[in-house]
Amino acid sequence: MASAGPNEPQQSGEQLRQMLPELNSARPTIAEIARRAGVNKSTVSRALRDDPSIPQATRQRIQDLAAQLNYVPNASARHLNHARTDTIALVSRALNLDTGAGSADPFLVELLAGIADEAASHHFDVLLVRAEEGERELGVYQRILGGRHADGVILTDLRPNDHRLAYLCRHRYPHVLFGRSAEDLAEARLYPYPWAEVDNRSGARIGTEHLIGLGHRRIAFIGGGDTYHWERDRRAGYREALARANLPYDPRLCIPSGISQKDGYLLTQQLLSWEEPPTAIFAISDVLAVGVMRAALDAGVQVGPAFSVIGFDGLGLGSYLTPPLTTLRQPINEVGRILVQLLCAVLRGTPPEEPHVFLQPELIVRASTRGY
Amino acid sequence: MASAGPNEPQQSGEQLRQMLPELNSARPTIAEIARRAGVNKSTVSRALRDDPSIPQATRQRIQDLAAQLNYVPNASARHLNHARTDTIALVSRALNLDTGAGSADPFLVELLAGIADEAASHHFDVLLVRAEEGERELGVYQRILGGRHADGVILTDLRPNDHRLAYLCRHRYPHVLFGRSAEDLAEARLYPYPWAEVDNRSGARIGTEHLIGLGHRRIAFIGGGDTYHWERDRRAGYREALARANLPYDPRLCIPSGISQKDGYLLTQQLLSWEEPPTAIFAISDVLAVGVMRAALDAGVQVGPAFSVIGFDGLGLGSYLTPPLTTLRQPINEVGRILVQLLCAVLRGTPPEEPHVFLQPELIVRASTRGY
DNA sequence: TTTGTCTACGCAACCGGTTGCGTTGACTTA
DNA sequence: TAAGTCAACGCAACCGGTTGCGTAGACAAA
Repeated sequence: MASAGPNEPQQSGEQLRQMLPELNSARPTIAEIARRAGVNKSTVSRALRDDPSIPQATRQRIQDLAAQLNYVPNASARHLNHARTDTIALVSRALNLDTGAGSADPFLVELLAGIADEAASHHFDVLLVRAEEGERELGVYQRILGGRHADGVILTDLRPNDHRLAYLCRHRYPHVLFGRSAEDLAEARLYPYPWAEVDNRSGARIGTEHLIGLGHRRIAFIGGGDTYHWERDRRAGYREALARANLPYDPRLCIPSGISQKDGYLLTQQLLSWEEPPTAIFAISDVLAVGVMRAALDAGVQVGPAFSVIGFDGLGLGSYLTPPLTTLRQPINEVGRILVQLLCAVLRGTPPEEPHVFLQPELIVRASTRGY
Repeated sequence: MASAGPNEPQQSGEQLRQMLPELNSARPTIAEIARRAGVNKSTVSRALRDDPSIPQATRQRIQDLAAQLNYVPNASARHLNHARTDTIALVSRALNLDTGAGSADPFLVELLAGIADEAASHHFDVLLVRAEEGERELGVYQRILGGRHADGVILTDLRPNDHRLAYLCRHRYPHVLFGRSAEDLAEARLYPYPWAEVDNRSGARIGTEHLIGLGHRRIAFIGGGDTYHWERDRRAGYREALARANLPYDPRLCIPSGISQKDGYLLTQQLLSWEEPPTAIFAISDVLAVGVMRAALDAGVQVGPAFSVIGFDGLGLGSYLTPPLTTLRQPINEVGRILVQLLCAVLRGTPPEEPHVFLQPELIVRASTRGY
């Protein structure tokens, strides 16, 4: 699998080994600067922070010296003092290679972009942590927050009765939720940490109503299990739309699934083999919808007004599918930004008056429901 | 945009403000445990690390006490001692919202998954940092590595004469490269840090040869600028294949572009409007290929043997496109893992004998070149 | 009983900054 | 000239662990 590179391998390996001892060369400490400047550590510390109690001339001299020596303050030392790390963590299960997914979720990148951007402007670092499952799930949070690797954490993929949330609340570990807090938890009611969420239920309802408005009566809903709030809420929205339109709810049309394209593909294949297949499919995510559309195409079913497909998320990809995918767009970047703002506010000790942000998804109608 | 959540907003905002003072409650330090156990700090420290100089019984007693108090050692304090942070950083420009991209790059998630997974098994944290551009570009590395936010960094999107690489080498900042090191840099020759790379040139050559083998003679190459190694190498592979097959190189067929689906779409539209359009298109990435195929479809051109499209990357998405996309698969997860292994080896002071890993991409032929 | 050995643990310095408070010396005021 | 003021900076403790070294006490050997 791995083969030798172009340059002589042994030599470079050896070369690298020899240079390693120099690794820690020349990262000056505040004491070193003090020595060179002929002042005390404390004076240097103050000068570098532009403390007015140090005369301008001295300040300048010390700052120049520091710059010249490429001085950068040691983060650990600072963190230890301040009992803050200026770091927030994102724990995500989308990073787990093992668990099903297989296909990388573009959703995470968009969220990360928003988070990284906003965090940078607040001078915060972002720690990326893969979620563990089962027994070890809480251990991750204990390690990160108890051990002060980060000051707070962004929690995603909330579940009903989420024991991670209960744990964070009980320990007063600062956090924000992507997804509304489970009001079913006493801890969450007692410690109402902020959350931001896109209205999954309304989104799914609006999407389903769109399909109903096109005349569809047999609408399948493919997606998700019973685990996460977002999937339950979207399913609830679907059922709500049916109810409002006085359409019967047929449990056989509401099909649980995994979250990959493949799941969408296989389940759609199955649906289309029915005697009386549905005339429209609501896929719980755009990723899933990709598989749905592919299956339809493979079965020779043309996606459009007669057989409609709608997704959820509004990934950039959607408009380039065949046909372009109708979807509910979530402002994912925006959510990332807001989550960081909320968390930073909590960490600053000034939580926002209104700690709950509820965003509306936007229906984007494309050819997969409308036709060309 | 933001609207009030379901529960009374003011109340919960206020409630949160009141609980904040408790934030730092009950995170015991080693001194606290020592006090309760009636021993010295040092004894606790040793007991917790299972130092054999502490008798088993005492060790157990202290460990039980620590567990009972939910003790987790403070990372900053430990880092300060060890002059290590057990953290690696990934700096990526794919996180930048501003710069063009717009569409989230699924590539990054796959890389991140590999990195996060491997880092966890080495007990390393992963810091995610968005790249800056221009003047401030190097400042990011100075802050992260000079300030010891992380022990080492994974560098991506290498450029010829990359001054980031020169900077890291000059300061002996531990790093690994995704992409081969620029041998054009004296610093990189002197300090041969590890790298891992997928053979972009061979991949593009093989892909192009595949097209040539299908009988194509006018093959366009859409993609990339002149900035990054990976795009230059892929283009070089394309030209190499042409040369080997004694086909003329037509500069008009080799079209620079951005990296988004939209770029692929627009440029393909243009190509197809030519009097004598190419019969095949090599898109420099799968993401770009998505746009290419969409444009072909919109122009009524059927993608397949007569008009072939090939991508590069092997994203999971490819097999669900219409038609499924022929591509060069990169083992992205694998690359992530290897990069972490290499970096950890450097940080441990035991760089691998063979610090250069060169992976071969795999040609995956699907209907976009072969037809159904 | 004295000397020696070894076990079990304490003391204190240290990592690299930060910060409260004290001290020095120049200068002003009585 | 003595007392008071204030600017400029030093001293040392502190954050929370880690670690080299020293020592008290138990026990065995002489």
